[in-house]
Amino acid sequence: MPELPEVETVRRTLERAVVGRRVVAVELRRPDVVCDGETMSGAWKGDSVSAVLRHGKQLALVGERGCVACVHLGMSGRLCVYEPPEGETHNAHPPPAPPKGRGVQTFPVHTHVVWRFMDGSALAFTDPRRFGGVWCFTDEAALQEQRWGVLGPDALTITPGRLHAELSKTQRGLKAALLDQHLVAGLGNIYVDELLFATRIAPERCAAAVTREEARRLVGAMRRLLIRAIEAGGSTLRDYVDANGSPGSYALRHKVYGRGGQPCRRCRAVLRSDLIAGRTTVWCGRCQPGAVVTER
DNA sequence: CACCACCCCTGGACGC
DNA sequence: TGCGTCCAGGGGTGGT
Repeated sequence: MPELPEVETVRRTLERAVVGRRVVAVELRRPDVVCDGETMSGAWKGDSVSAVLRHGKQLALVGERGCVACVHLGMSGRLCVYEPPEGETHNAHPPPAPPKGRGVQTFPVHTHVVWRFMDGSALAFTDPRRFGGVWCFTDEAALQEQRWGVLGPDALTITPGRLHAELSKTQRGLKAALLDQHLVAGLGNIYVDELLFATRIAPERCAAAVTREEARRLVGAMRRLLIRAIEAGGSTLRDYVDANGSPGSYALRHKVYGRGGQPCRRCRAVLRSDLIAGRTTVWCGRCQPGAVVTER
């Protein structure tokens, strides 16, 4: 479920927690979730984390020597920081069940990669469903060229002009277009539904028919929505927690996502729910008039 | 190019 | 209580 606000929340938590820490070892517990893992283990040994970047839903740990580990959380991925077992934990919300004993940290099941730091702390990538993964690059340019460069602009920085230009190129429905990371990076099923409700546009509206004015409204609403969600620490439905193990509270503010069949918070009409672009989609037929779809 | 079904995978919800 | 079934979904692929 991590979309842009959840990933940005993890990035901020991680930035405070691991920048400046020196890596002593990288454990690949499930090498198949890591692309070029052996290279990474070697490259990271002895290096310090200098930055934590984000583009869309993806994160990247950057080392002082330049090597990069790009992490995609997928559906159920987590990046959590674990303090040394004997040390005091200053986290208000310690990560889920980190049993402490005999000076050795243990990690949750489905932990696939562990970065161990010189001070005894560790960063663990845990992902039960394994829709996520880690990709390693020798430098930031390679990350951009091979992975982030093929994505659209980040949803927080895309301009109305660019969004309008991208949408005008495709005859697909607007929901499908906004979910496409090659067009704009960072939106997923939750925030697209919320965004379309906020802007009162039907999910099946033809993307190419979106006007400049509507694109401007979409970008404005997108920023407000994402920024508010980041301020709330993201939306936690089931799996998502930040790098300290804290859940987000934005799910409480969802206007349509997960509310199919319930009354619209704006006009009280029953919210519709149907499969659009292969995703469960919830919208208000009265506030977001448009193409008629068969009800489920 | 667009759209679809299908796959990856696990755990939570729900029915019996 | 316990087991089976369905569902969630980001992203990739391969077929229509």
